[in-house]
Amino acid sequence: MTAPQLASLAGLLADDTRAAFLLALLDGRAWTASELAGHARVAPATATEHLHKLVAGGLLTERRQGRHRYVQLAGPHVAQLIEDLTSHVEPRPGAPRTLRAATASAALTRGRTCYDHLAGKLGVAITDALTRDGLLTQEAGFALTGRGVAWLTGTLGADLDVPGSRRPLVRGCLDWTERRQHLAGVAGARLCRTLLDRGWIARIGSGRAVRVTPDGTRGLTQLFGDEPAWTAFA
Amino acid sequence: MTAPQLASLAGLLADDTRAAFLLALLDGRAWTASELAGHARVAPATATEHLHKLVAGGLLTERRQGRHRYVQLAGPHVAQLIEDLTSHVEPRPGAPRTLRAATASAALTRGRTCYDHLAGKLGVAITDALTRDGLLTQEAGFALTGRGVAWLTGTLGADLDVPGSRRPLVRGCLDWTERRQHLAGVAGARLCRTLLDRGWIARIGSGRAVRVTPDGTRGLTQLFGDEPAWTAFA
DNA sequence: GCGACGCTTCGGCCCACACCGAAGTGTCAC
DNA sequence: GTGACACTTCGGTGTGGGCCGAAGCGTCGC
Repeated sequence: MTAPQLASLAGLLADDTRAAFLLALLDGRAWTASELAGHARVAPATATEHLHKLVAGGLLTERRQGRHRYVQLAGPHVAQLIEDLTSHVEPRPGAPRTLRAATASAALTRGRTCYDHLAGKLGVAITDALTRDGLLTQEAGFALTGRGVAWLTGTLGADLDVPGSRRPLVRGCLDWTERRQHLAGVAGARLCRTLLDRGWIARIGSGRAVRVTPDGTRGLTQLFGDEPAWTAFA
Repeated sequence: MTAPQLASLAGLLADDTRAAFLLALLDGRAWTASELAGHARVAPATATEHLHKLVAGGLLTERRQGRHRYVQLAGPHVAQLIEDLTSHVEPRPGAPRTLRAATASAALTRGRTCYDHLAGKLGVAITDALTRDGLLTQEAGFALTGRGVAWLTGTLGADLDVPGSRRPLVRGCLDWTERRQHLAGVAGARLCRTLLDRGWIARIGSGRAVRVTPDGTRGLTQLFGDEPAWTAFA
């Protein structure tokens, strides 16, 4: 590990436009170059340059498809890298200025995806419920209990077996709105995927925010009992 | 979390000189401004500028003492931030060029401190021994077992109780030479401190490298049995 | 074929910032 | 006091890189 290596990696993140790209891509989906350019309000030529750097730096992967260039985060490790950094940012400074921004901000606070798992009040509440019910322990690090493994594979029908993966089964992820740990890692991803597949949660618009559906309110209440995170806005 | 916030945090690390400062400070000690300037081969004036930025950015704390300015990492969270980033760097490119560099590099590979805990072959070997003996489990995340907690507080006499600390008790830290997880967090720091206090390990010169002392070889062998990491160079 | 569209390349502008030398401030030793 | 030393401030230089507009290239739809 040398200083120039560290500096050049950090340099990839040390630009407002590239940072905006990466935060947008945290939703785990593939974006086109022009979507990102529009999102960050820069010219297409500028977006091209940044995408080249991010791909060359190994943070993004690209897929050419017709006249589109789709990019997405190169993997969970990149998402974790960005999360790591964001969790070191000071508590947020000011309140949203417009009603539209306030609504969007509130939706993100209630529930959202964090690359491939759940975050926000929803993510934290589910993590708390899992812990309370003895499926997850946080006593000494984050770990699934035996019952927790059985519950995820049985009751929820999630497949936790990812042969050859170096990704940890569970991992805590610090939430930047709640300032609390919530479930990430393979188990967090599978849980999120299962809830989406079952229609218990749904994406709001095209961003990272998610809402709990009526089905989800019923299902989560049956599993974990009443919790404001999934009953308040039913 | 906004893009400019992320970018400005990353910007603090995105400079060769500042990165060299931070990597040097990873040994957990306080350095003077001129020591860092010499280490990174820049003029004192340049070092002053960089230190201002790092302190203002909350990554370093400073202590004025006489005509010296001592700086050190602002806490374990900063060390973790740097570790997180370094673990995303590609496997190293080239071999050391000089005998002196090769010797220093080999010493670092054998054993070193990583801010406040042990890394290198030594750190990984101790983590493996703890796991093998059922004191630490890595089955679903890193966690101490009940026996592990008792062992650390009893046999080793380490104090694990840090009231009010938000720092996790145990945490895995990815090693950049071994590419393996090893024990970090409060428990890792206490273990390292205990071994240093007992004289089982000693720092080599003024850097991060540590060696196992003859006492350490005896003690570690008695605790964990024969392992090359503490018997090979006895 | 044609135009519309997504992306890329090129050239040039401009600003941020890393760097240093020189001069200034404060501290220590004598 | 005096000089040595650690650090800071200031002014100036140079360059890396972010940005854009214009032009070029490939793909799509008709």
